[in-house]
Amino acid sequence: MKKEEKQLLLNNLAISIKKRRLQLNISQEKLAEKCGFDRTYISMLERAKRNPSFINLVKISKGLEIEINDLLSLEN
Amino acid sequence: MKKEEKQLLLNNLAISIKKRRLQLNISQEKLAEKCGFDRTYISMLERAKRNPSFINLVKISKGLEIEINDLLSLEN
DNA sequence: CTGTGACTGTCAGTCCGTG
DNA sequence: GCACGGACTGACAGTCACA
Repeated sequence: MKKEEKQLLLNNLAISIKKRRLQLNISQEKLAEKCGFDRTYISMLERAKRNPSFINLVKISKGLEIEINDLLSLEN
Repeated sequence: MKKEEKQLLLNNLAISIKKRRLQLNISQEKLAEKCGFDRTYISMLERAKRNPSFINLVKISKGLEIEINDLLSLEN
């Protein structure tokens, strides 16, 4: 698996997270608060700068009030 | 989010991975080879000893020839 | 064929700040 | 409200020898 491929996956995830957050009409800070994360971490995720763990993916999806599989299959 | 909750999530993931691997009727070693992982890493995942990253989750699902959201929503 | 513990380097995730 | 940076600690990746 190539580096660009990984980055592409992170990009898609980033877009999905951002898209869903905007649907909820909340700020990164607010989402961070809901998830129990630092605001800068959310920022990094939405810029595809981080590769979150499975557990954190679950936390994010909870904060976004969406099932994790729905989050991952969100059309971009 | 409590520690037991996280462990529960990892347990479910572990079971799903193992179940799917057995469906394919391949060994941990064989799966490891398909994913590009060490066989002991697969072993750890199936024993819920590791909290894999998003990228590694994708790799696993590819090795298991299943969509990641299908893997996560596999009935245990 | 798989379980297990231990290990090292890298990265995740936080906390401080800036424009 | 967000992007972005540096510095820090803990967690994960990836491997090994052994059972």
